Amino acid sequence: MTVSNEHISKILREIAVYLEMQNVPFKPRAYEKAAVAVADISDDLRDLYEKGGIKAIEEIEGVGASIAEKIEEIIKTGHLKYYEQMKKKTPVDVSSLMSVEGLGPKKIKKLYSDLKITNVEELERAARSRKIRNLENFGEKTEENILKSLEFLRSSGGRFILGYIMPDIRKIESDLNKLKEVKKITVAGSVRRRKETIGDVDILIVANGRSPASAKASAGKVMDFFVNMPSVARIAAHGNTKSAIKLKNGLDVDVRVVPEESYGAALNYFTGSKYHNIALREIAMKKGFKLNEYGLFKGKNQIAGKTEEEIYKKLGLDYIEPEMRENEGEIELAKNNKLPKLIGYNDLQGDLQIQTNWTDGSNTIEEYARVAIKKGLKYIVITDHTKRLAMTGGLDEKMLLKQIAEIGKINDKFGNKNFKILSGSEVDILKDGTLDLKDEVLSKLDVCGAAIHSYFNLPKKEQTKRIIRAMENPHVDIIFHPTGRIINRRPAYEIDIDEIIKAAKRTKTVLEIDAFPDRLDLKDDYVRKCVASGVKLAIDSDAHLVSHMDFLEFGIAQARRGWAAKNDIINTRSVEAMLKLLKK
DNA sequence: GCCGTTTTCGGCCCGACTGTTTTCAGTCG
Repeated sequence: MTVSNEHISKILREIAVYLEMQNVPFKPRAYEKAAVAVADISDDLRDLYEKGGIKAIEEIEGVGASIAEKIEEIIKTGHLKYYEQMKKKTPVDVSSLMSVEGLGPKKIKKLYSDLKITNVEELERAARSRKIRNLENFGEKTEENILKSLEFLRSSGGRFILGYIMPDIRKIESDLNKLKEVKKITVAGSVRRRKETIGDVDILIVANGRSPASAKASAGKVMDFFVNMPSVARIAAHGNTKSAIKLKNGLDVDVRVVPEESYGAALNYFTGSKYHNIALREIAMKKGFKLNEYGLFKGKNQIAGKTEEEIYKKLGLDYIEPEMRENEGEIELAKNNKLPKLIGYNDLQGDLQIQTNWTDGSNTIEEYARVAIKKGLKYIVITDHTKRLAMTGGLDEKMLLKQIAEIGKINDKFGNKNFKILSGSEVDILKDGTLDLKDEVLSKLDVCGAAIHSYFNLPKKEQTKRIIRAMENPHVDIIFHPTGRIINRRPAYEIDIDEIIKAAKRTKTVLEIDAFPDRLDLKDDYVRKCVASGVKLAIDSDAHLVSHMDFLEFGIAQARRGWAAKNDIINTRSVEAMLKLLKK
């Protein structure tokens, strides 16, 4: 059986819930924190343990001697006695019950002790036969909410891919922004941090009004509009400062109306992450301040809160971009004026991966070029699939040469000095790491990308060697979607990312951040590793339709969450400067 | 159980809302 970081994290999280059930103080937070830390690190705990023993485990922030020992036990034996005893005493499916909205440790405990409910199926049966409403502190409404929440869990599976749901979010934001009662509005939460997937949306609003009373009336009107939008399926809360709804597509959206003098504090608070916030509050406390969503306070006096900038400043920190707020070292950097200057959302000059109707894309080379020009890009690279991908109509040597000639003609036809179409390829990496097109043809390309589309299940060593061999080919400039994962559908293939990065550095191969919303490959912590080792990256749309070029935004977000600066990304440069960075 | 510019003991983020109550526990973020 495999012991993954996720598996260990899940056990720690369940222990936290069990301890909470028993009303144990403080320990639940410690386990919860450790669970998050374990899930966040990119190195495999088994490798970490193999190399550095229990000491290496203990070095993880939030993991001390006691939890490290427990992790050791899990790695060595696949079991944890401490956890199994808890499980024996209260044999409930903690993780799935906790995912039911409205249920927490205390209610789960009550459901088990009074009704012997151990899983969601039994929960549903009990709710349907109206047994839950009679429990102390439960009621009719709670029972109804449990059934609704169960239904949602069945239909959606939980999290939404940001790039796909973003248009819906922006629509709500703009509809609200049109109200005359709305003075300021920002979408906060994980959307503002540009996480890959989001669980819900937090919208923050300042209401118009000269007096507190008229502002309150405005707030009421905003809330009334919000809960009555046609896309609303269910109203979960409807107050004057906070309302919450579920949309018909299953997305939860919260709106909070805050006073203007607290806007920055609220924005900071509701942007999170939770652990970034806790760290900020601890800094505030140490300075003798108090930080909450209304401001930074010294005694009863608000000393900051209207803007986020002034809060960070008063805490002795440089301003931290939302995409970095995960409490993964950014606060330390902010303290020492060492934050990186992240790549900006308008910094890309080109798009280096585009599939056209020569293979599995839907638009012509010329159509892509026109849209790219409209978007303000200076160049695109046409990278159709190659012959081994027969299902896409992959190009063979002859066709690729033909396409190169065609691109030349279109460039001539355009005669645009400020825009260039470059020839490229998404050449297929075969099982042994060789490529499916001959070198003499690849040498004629402006930009050569290579990617894996087969044998996803090779052993880690072999898969790593395969990619490294492809990088060693003198014509391969970029590895496209280097880990192959598809969010919510397929895990990454097993590779040794540190070895890949080392080889990329040695061979001067660029690694891609594929911006397609369910790929975002490389993921953020791998981006960070590349940045730290000086490996260059490219942000590409992987477009199969002209509209897919809009996804570049999410690739930039991914780069920012990986702490990448403009300089780390090759296609922030002019076409000449970009080409100069490639191998030839 | 973790952690340290209040350090090896004694602290640990904080407020809104719901649904149950009739003053508050539990959940959420």
